[in-house]
Amino acid sequence: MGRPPCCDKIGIKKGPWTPEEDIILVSYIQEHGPGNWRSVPTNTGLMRCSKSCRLRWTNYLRPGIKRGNFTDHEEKMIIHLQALLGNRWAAIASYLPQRTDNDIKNYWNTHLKKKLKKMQNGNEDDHDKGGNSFSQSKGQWERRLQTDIHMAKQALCEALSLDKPSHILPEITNNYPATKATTTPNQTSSLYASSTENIARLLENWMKKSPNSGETNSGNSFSNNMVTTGSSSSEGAQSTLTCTQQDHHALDSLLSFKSFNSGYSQSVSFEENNTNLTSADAGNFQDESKPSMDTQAPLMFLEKWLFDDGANQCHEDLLNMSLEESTSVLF
DNA sequence: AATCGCATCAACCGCATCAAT
DNA sequence: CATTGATGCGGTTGATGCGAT
Repeated sequence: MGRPPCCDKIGIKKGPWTPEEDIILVSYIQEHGPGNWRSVPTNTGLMRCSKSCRLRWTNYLRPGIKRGNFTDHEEKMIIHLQALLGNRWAAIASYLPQRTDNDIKNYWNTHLKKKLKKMQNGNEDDHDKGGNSFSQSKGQWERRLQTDIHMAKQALCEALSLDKPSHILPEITNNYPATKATTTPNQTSSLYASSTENIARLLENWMKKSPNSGETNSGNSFSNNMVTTGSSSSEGAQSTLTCTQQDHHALDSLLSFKSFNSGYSQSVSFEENNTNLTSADAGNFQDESKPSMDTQAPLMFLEKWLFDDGANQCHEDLLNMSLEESTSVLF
């Protein structure tokens, strides 16, 4: 007996989401939080399958999503991370918390792939002259590891709120007036406002396109709804959850790296460091389902390591790697 | 103005993984 | 241990927009 489909295919709507559907989905998630996607279509009356609801939320409606052009910095991050991790878009996205895996994947396939191929063609001659392939790949591997450490440090840095407290601790008590949605995207600590922006922009476009632009009831009522419910603490908690999950994902990379790297001599030795875990933020990670001993000990080392190291070199080191170095392993 | 080709990106599909039973 | 169901992930598709001819 085969596994039944995740949803009843009959009567399931496909294709682009309408603003009305978005509103229904966002309202429902505001009330119940993300998760238990199977119940979403049933409880909301949306004629969408649960997967579609989840995807719409994670890729478009979720708070804190940054859309639009990728910055040079983001672009370089993606290139380097792709060289490090391959097409593991979710893992790459965990290093760019404001971008979705789908966004990064699309950007890679439409922009970066071509860009790198172009560059690679330009460097083909140099490659043919390559020397000892083993030592070369080993060097690249070492550099990958080094870069991964730096990336994980950055993620942990943010997770422990050393430099950006607001990133992980949303201002739950703040109220966001409707006008907040029109503020500049650069304003921090406004994860919910960011979501409001998404919806507001969406509605704005919809109202422009809609022939019944006179009937703005849905838009207005939605806007009001966002104002009243947007300041709720549940949303703040939800944002925390999102950030924590993402940061933890990045941390997982390092933790897995540690075990992977156990037999390999590295410039940084986790075992040499020993300190007590005092940070409440770090303790948050223990709420995850993994056994606490598995994460606590490495976290202690990492925290000590971070405090000791202080300087934020990861960006520099990572970005100072030439694009050629990074992309040479791709082709 | 028409249409053709290409680029972009939201959404879908199928498989993998994990947890519950 | 096997089965089932929910969720996550990566590859792919298709609708749409836009520039070139």
